Amino acid sequence: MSTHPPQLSPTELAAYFAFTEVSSLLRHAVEQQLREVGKLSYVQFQLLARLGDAPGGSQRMTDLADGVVYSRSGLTYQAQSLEERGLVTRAPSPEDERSTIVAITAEGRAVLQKVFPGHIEAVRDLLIDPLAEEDVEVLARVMTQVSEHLRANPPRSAGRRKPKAE
Amino acid sequence: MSTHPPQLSPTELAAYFAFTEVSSLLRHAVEQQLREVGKLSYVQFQLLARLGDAPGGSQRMTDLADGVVYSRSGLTYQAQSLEERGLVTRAPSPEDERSTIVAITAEGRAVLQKVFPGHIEAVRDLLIDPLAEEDVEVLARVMTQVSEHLRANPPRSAGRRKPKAE
DNA sequence: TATTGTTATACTCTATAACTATA
DNA sequence: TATAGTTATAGAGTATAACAATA
Repeated sequence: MSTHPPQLSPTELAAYFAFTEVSSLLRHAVEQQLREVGKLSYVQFQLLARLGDAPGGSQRMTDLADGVVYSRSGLTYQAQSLEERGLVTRAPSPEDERSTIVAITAEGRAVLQKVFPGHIEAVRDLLIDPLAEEDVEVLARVMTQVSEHLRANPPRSAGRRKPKAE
Repeated sequence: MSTHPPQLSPTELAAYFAFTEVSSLLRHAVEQQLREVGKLSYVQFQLLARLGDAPGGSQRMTDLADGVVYSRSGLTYQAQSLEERGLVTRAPSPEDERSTIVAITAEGRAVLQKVFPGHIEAVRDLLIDPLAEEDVEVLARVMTQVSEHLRANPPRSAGRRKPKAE
């Protein structure tokens, strides 16, 4: 089905290896910082940050899940955990009683604020500062291009509800 | 301690967001492929691949851990699991009886071979193909620069043995 | 005493399938 | 019947601390 060579060229390999190395170190450092400063997992941070940006500070579960979590029960688990800590609330949507609206609380926003500086510092230290200014622009352009391609051609079954098999 | 602005510029933010989005989708896709085709977690794949490249197909536990796993017990866990499946062997080093030498077996290499084509295809589809040829080169250059910086300034305590506190 | 690795344990996270309730 | 979400459950992975053995 593929018309491509089955191997990666040295340059392609270099791009892949360096990319994964950086992403895994960055991810680990960020997770550590979030855990230490805000007792948040990376997923929880993403959910909170998303709610913080959302109009009204709230979103439906399904919309919230998008791209952050790959199973519905996984989202329920995290949302419950955040709710128990008082960082979000959950309530049935008035418009569609099947839906649950998740909303960030004042404490939730406080935790976000507490966590942001160190988060930004980690990203800066590990990803931004090593690069010349032009290269940050280049990185932004290149990564955006890839991410747009991924949005346009979503990899098979990333978070979709199970297609009815059999 | 930091002389940097506490915020990220729009370009820097764009670079960070796109980078994490791509890395998380790529990681997820790759993990799925490895699991389906070879019943390997990403960490297990990395360990096997490393052994496959190592001279003699073997390495000491400590050297093997480097950058792949962030705790010693985590490596023991994975090595045990690979050993139970017959993909690696473990034996004490003749040179230093404290050390354990991990070696990839023929079955281990077979699993690697089985998994490679789909792995490469995923990387190609999701990371390489969306980019023009020059941009792959650019990505390789930029990511290599970051990764070299990270090697030179290792983030506090990534995998090192706990510094004696107290 | 320092280093290498394992074990015991506890915890977090994830995914699948079955289930409830609403549209 | 399809959709939104939860629950039950089980499994995989991770980290910390205590431990044994070797240098």
